[in-house]
Amino acid sequence: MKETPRWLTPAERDGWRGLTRMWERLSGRVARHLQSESSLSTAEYTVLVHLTDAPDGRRRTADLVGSLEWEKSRMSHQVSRMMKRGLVVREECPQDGRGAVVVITPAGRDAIAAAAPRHVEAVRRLFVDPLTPEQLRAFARIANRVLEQLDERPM
Amino acid sequence: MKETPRWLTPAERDGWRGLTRMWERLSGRVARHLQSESSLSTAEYTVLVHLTDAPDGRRRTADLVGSLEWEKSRMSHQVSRMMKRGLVVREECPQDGRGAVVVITPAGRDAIAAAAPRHVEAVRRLFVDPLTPEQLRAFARIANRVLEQLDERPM
DNA sequence: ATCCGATCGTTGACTTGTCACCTACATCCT
DNA sequence: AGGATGTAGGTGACAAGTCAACGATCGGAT
Repeated sequence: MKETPRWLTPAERDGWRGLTRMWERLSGRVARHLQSESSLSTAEYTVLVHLTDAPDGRRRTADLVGSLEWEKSRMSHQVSRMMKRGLVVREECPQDGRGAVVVITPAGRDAIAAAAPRHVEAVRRLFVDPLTPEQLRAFARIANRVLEQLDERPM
Repeated sequence: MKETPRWLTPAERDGWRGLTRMWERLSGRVARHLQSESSLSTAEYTVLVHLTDAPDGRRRTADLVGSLEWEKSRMSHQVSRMMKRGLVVREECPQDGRGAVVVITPAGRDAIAAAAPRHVEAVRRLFVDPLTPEQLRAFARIANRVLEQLDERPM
């Protein structure tokens, strides 16, 4: 005998559906834009950004996994694909025999340099600029609150 | 000779990264929860919900495509997979010789009935409840604004 | 009636992400 | 040292989505 569930109110439902719809459409658009303008997938772009964040363009795989919050197998597959496309190379890690280091190639640098301005432009056009500064701040607070909750809840 | 791009300010960057992080982690959690508690994927759940919205549990494929804003090929693949699992069946459409109608099966009804309360519970725990009602309203407005913009912008 | 463009839906090839599992190395403890 | 335990990373099978192309049908204009 179960209690009757607390269904979502219309306002709550609007919030949740707003999130899913917004994300599905927005991320699709941004991804397509990036792909057609710069021949990079969102995942490739993200990895390259994190590599260029390091001064020498090299990072431990586990480090990338940590900051992107990806599954490690996802990262491994992704890096393999990016190696095939010549955007990065894998090197052994001197300090840790298990480890691997991902290094951006010159081609990778060219790709990200060409892609970044257009990508930022798209993010701006479709997400940042339509919102007021207060909305943007409110949004960031909301996201942080939800992320906090995800961390707290074991599940 | 290109102009120097308008990079994102830290606040803007927080907003955008907040969105991507929140979505990646939240949707992953909710999906895993749904899968482990109810053996349904998010996509299956969504389709079943839209089918049960219709009183007789049947809907034109194009109709589903329209309300979910999916690619039609995605819907076609999805329905095929769901047929294999016995959640839905496909029928011919009497009015339109090209058309197909997707119909929920009793097993599909059982699955969604069992899944819905727990799924709603998870959405509530991880997204709705942590936010204040004002935040939720603000969020819905933000999402609508972004969706509007997506419609207006040709690209 | 027929022709033509638009719509409906499916398919196959390809890309991406997940899961379960495996190996190799590191670390800690006695 | 030796053995348990944990961590880094890769692999293969699979689920899911995208894209381009296709066949079939509909509907309006001629």
